[in-house]
Amino acid sequence: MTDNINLELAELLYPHIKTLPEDMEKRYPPRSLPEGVKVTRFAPSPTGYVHLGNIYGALIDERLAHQSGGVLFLRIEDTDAKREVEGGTEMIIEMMEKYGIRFDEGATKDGDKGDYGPYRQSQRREIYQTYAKQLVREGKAYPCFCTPEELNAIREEQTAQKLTPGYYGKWAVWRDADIDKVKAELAKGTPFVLRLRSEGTEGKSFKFNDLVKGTIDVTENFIDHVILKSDGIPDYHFAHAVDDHLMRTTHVVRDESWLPSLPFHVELFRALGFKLPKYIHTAQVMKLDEETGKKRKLSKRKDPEFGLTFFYQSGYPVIVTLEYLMTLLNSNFEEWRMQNPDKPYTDFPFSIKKLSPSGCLFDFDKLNDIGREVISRMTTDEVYAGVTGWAAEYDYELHTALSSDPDYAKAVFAIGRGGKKPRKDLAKWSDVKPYVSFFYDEFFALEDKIEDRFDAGDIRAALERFLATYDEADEQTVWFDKLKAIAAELGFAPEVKFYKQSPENYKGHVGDIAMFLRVAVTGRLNSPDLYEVLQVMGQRRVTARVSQFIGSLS
RNA sequence: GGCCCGUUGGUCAAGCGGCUAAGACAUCGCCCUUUCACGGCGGUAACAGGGGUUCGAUUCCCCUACGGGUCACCA
Repeated sequence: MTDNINLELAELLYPHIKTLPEDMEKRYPPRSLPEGVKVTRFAPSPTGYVHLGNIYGALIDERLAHQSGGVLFLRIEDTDAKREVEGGTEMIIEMMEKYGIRFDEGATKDGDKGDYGPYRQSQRREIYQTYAKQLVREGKAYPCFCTPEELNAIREEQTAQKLTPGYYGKWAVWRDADIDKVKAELAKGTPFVLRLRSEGTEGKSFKFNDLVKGTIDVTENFIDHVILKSDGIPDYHFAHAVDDHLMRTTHVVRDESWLPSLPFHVELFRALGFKLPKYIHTAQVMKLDEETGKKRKLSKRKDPEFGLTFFYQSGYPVIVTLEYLMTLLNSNFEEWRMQNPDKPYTDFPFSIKKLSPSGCLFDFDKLNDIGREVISRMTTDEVYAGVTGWAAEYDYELHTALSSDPDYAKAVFAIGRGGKKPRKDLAKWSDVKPYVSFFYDEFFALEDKIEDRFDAGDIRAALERFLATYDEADEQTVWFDKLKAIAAELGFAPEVKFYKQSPENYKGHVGDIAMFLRVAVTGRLNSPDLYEVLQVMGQRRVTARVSQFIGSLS
């Protein structure tokens, strides 16, 4: 009897659905993949820019799939038209491509790729409703005609009574509603949502195994949650169950903030007769909130500086961001990286077991350190390509300067590069301009001053003598011997150690002479090796700079 | 508030019943050095608290505290 009512109700609710779950099973058969191969997915909703947390998860998905020889697909969770952002999907696809996350199937800019689509949830309505209809037939789901106002009233009442808020028990007014009442609402055209008829008991708990958290205690779901919204589109929960089943996902990687809804997912999978995938609930990347001084989850709305575009715009090479995330993901990555400085990060044996169950604070110091490390290992050409590529988009002035004379720019980047102990001045491409500015007349400025304790006459004399004797063809030792000679002539110690032995006998030492020259040429007290700098700049530039500086002395 | 997760130095973290409790970043000092950077050496700095279990707990159990998350027709 009840069975017949349910069959009738199913037809009433979804008359247009003619397909059955069996049809879907046939259309999306289990993948024929060897044992142990993983199928994962990156499933963002197109609600804005791509966030660091997104790529954090996507990287896990990618490594798991491709390291096992499996499949990674991109599924767009666009079930909420209200929150969808124009071009959001394209932005995601572009960013993922930029960050080297390669999808084997899923949504692409030119439609879908793969046999388990559509990969945009908004296009899977018939599939969801097929299962929804079946649940109604089996008496596992029912329509609810409550208005948002009514639901709010229920919630308020429950809160006032200090009860668990939610649609359950006596509050679930449509759970066992008479079929005639339902028909009446349907006839009036009242919008309705579909709810799962929960079998759970409040307070009853069970164990669940998560691949990151281990065995956790969860309490049974007992709330009749919505599974299809009034527009006939599912919410996250139902879509997750249906899609990850039909797309044959083996491992679901998601943020730990999903943990509280896990009990409902477990119930949903059971109601649908689906096998549960493995779950990997990852800890969150946090930041220190400046206002409260406390840690908190990265927020898309409040922390635009954690949007991927921010890192990109700031000039962090993609690989730097990825390597930093790898160190957060598997802490032994750093050790491996030291032993394998030249291998791609994809050679690293990524492990689920090493994923930390506790959240971490994003650390810019560490990111910068990795940036310096990575860039210092690049060749001159790689650096040149990286910087100009970045500058073309974000620093027109720099781009113009660098590309006006690529050989000169490369000579600049070659200073202190290569060998066992390369310089580590650059953590990101935006560090380049301040680092190289003095090589370019258009950026050059006197940034530092020579200390007052030095006599202007001595400085002038030293620089004039330098001009008189400088020859860019000189070997470094010859060049430095000339500086020593100038030092001696002016009463400065030609060797630093002489000066240290008896400072009272000298005005300074040869290092100070070099310092005069450094300030004159670079405008700074600090620079890379002065001889190399002079070599790169060439006699003409050097002479012009020094002359100009002498002129400014009086 | 209910429920869930977490808690080793400032940060990321090794550890998986017996260790002088690794390492990296940051920080400080020294050395190298014509400046800077690199590099080398060294220092400061941690098992949230209280109960158990045990011959022995950072490690296992319980409680408390703190931190985080979550309680929608959003994902």
